[in-house]
Amino acid sequence: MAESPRRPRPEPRYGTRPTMKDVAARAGVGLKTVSRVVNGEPGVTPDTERRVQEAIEALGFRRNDSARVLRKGRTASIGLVIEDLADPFYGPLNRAVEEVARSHGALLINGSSAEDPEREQELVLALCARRVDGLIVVPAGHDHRYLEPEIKAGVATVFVDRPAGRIEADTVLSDSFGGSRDGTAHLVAHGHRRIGFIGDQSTIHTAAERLRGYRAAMADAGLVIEPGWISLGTTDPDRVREAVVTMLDAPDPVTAIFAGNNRVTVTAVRVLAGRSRSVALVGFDDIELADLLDPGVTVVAQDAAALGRTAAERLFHRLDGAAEAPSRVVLPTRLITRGSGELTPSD
Amino acid sequence: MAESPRRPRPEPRYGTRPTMKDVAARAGVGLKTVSRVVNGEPGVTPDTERRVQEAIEALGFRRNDSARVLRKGRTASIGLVIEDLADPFYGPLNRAVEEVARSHGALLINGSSAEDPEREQELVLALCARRVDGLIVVPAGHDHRYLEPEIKAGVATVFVDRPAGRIEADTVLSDSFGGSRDGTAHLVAHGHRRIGFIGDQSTIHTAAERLRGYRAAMADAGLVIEPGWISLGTTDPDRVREAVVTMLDAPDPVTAIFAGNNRVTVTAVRVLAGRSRSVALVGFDDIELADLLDPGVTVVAQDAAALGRTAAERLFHRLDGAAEAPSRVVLPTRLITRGSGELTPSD
DNA sequence: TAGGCCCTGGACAACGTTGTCAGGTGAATG
DNA sequence: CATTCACCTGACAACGTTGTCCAGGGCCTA
Repeated sequence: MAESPRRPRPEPRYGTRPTMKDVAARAGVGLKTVSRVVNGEPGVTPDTERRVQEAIEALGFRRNDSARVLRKGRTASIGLVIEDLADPFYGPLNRAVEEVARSHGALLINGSSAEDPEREQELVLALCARRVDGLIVVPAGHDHRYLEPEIKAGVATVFVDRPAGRIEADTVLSDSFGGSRDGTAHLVAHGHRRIGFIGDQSTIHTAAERLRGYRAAMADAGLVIEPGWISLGTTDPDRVREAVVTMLDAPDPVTAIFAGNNRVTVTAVRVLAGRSRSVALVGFDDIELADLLDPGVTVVAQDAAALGRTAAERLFHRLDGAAEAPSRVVLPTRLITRGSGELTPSD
Repeated sequence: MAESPRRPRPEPRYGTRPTMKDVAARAGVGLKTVSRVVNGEPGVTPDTERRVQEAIEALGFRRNDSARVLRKGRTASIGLVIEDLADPFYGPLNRAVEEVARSHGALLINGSSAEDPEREQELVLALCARRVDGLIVVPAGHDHRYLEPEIKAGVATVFVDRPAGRIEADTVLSDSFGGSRDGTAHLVAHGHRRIGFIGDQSTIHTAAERLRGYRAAMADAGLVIEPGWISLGTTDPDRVREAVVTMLDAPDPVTAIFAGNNRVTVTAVRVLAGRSRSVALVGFDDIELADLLDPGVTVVAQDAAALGRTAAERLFHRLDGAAEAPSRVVLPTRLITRGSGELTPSD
């Protein structure tokens, strides 16, 4: 074990980990033999293996995967960038991605973009610098050309929940347009003619699609959307509350509201609960306990776990070498009727 | 730029990334100069810097952090192991940890233990092999001696939500005992004498603590707990449903139920909603929309985000070199009264 | 004009691992 | 007894980066 003369390595210091070299020295074998034992490669006598195992045990050795990654090129990790880790909608998606990753022996690195395109890019590029094998992104921005060199370099990328901007890539979406159209049509079917739409910021693809679905359903029913019936903006409770109140206090108020996502629905339910006049409501995204409210909240449910699972499977399919053209999968939504959408107009 | 004669590097192949060497060659400068530019180190003429930047741009170079990590020793990443990424309780915790990590320039790698000690260990050790700088763990197991070599080697570790087993380590908890005692006392204060407790598996520390709190409150009130009033087990809805039904259909049924966590509360609410006789309920953990149910669900709320934030701050404090003895922080809980705990016994 | 200093740039080793390849030992065979 | 062969084992280079150290050139001063 000749050491560099300039920097002799004395006792293993606190905070310094033993390496294969240390294990090899202690076991009295070569470096490569340790590597073989650690990786379960064949060609090691049981006796040698035992000696190595003992040395590993005694030193508390654990392979340094950073070095391994450097050597092998693959990191066995994937990155997931979503909007907000704390949003209950993304929990199941996150978990589903993790399960698929786990079944492929990969770890999951994740972060929140907080709906900020710059933060999204920063995060994505940091993940690329870590050389994640693949990326699953819920995009916040609308221009993903910054990813082109990465994708060309071999970073598999799948967009989920919303499509990529100005770039071709695998995408997995829910049918926002169809779901929203069906949800709105449901209100129409129950006699509503004056229906409001409260959604997320119009720059967000799903928000725009849901608005489009609402418009389509209204048009199908031959209804003209009056000014003041559409409100888009952040899902901040104050903003949404004001939007609801404004619609209901108008001289000629709406009799039903379509809520563009789970955050909006929650606030809308809260505002409506404080009002005497009953207003019909259908929300996009299912929410917990929706069935126990009075009336139960009718929703257009999407399957967040299926979104995550499908995206992750697509990703690993790519990592296994699939070289087909980018695909776009659209998962269906499901209307769950619970009462709030079945109220008939009272005026 | 003498290349190894055996492996000449032709055109950069698809799937192969340019390195600093490539950038240096293209810019006509030395390797270290590229490194200096990439890391914003001083000592580079503006003109040289410009040439290097152009080469970086042209080649689509991105620093390989794996190599950097290997050289520097620190990975600027931390690991978070929780029970279930999809559980709404852990969403805010996860997000809070992420925010703190982000403010320290670190990435977050995370995974679910699924309440399986073996899976927890597997995950934790995989993170150690990645050489995460630190770990935040919601433990599933009760023996963490396997972490000793890692901690000795310098992996900062903080346990959150539940304490570590057979090992000294920083810990951040909610006051499960106190919260549960207060919640139960609240039911007693409203006239209840026959109070059931439905909780998670008794091997889980928080579950045991909450049970202890319930027992303490009952004892304080001079009440004897009768057989059948305590039910512990998984939070599987079927299991919980049966537990509730059994308690309520007993010859001498309970008049109030204390639910040990959010999963239990949700199921309990659902069962109670289908019954005519009113039963009081207090749940541990706040749940969304609890205020809108009829009656509103009284809960003992813990601050999941504060748990995560406190743990992460503790972790980075350690990483900054703090060498104090392991600390234990217990965060208070808060009783939020909404009606369901204020029902008085009907019999 | 000579001496010395500062500033820029580059050669080189090292981080810990794995792939390649060659050497060495023992048993089986002619 | 010599030879072949299979099987272990280890030396060495390479992965891409950063820290150390030295060389050379320009500029200021005496």
